[in-house]
Amino acid sequence: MGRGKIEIKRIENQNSRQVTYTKRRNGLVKKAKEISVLCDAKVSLIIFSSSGKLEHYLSPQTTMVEILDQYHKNSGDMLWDAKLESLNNEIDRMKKENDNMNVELKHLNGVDITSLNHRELMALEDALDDGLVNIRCKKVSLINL
Amino acid sequence: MGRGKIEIKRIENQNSRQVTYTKRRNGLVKKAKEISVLCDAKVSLIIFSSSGKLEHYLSPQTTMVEILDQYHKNSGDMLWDAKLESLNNEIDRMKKENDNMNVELKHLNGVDITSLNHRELMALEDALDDGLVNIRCKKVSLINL
DNA sequence: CAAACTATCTATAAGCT
DNA sequence: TAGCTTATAGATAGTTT
Repeated sequence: MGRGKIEIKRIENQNSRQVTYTKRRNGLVKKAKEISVLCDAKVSLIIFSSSGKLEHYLSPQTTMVEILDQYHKNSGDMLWDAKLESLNNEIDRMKKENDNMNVELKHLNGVDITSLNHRELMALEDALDDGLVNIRCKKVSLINL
Repeated sequence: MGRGKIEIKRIENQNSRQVTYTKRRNGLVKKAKEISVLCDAKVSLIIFSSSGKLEHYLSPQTTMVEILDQYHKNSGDMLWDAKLESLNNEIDRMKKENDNMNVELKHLNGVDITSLNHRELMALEDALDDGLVNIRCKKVSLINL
């Protein structure tokens, strides 16, 4: 709609894409408002530009939670389950990371080192030595201030 | 757009409202597709007619969960129920714990200790010394086996 | 009644400032 | 670069079949 017809495919020119985005985003939100008023429809419209900026419209007569509830019921999509699963995965991942660091910390403090072999003990000793050297350097430089 | 201009207010005639709904809903979805393709935007559009029928469109390059995640981050709205909230809290808590351990590990290795004061350095030195003593005991006992 | 039609209104592509 | 302009494409209100 305009001075020329355009093909519906990604606009390569970054600037035109941005300009077109702004215009069409405004148009889309306007239309969403109109159908919501004219036809007494509940509309949720969420748009992220390619640069990640958010724009959204929600019919006044509803809430996001209600829309999602209805959407969930109607579509059969497992939105919440998927979300739960991804959160649980993240927690598991962090727990592992956490545990590993905990073990490392204990070892550095000389705790729970029964299971370590000679080679591992040597590595630990070196690490502690290095740490001590660094700390003592720092202490000396502080004292000399 | 049509044979006459119309005011943007609820269409009282049930039948015209339904007809207009169908036409405009199709138009809206088409526009959503177009901006998604033309401008590389992520769009989620959910529409419920006044009779409760669902229509929705989602950009191919994304998922509902991703859209909601981003929406949640950007809007600050509380979309999620208590369970999700508590999971998010747990993740935050673990992140902090993680960060703290990370800092501690670095300090024990003598890294990033610039900000520490004398007292803290002393404590660190003692910890390292203790660690070393433990390690060396262990080493000796291993050798004597 | 829904699907097609078409006159008219609206959105917007390209240009301009 | 962000607004304004304008010619034209597109959407659609009312009509017809």
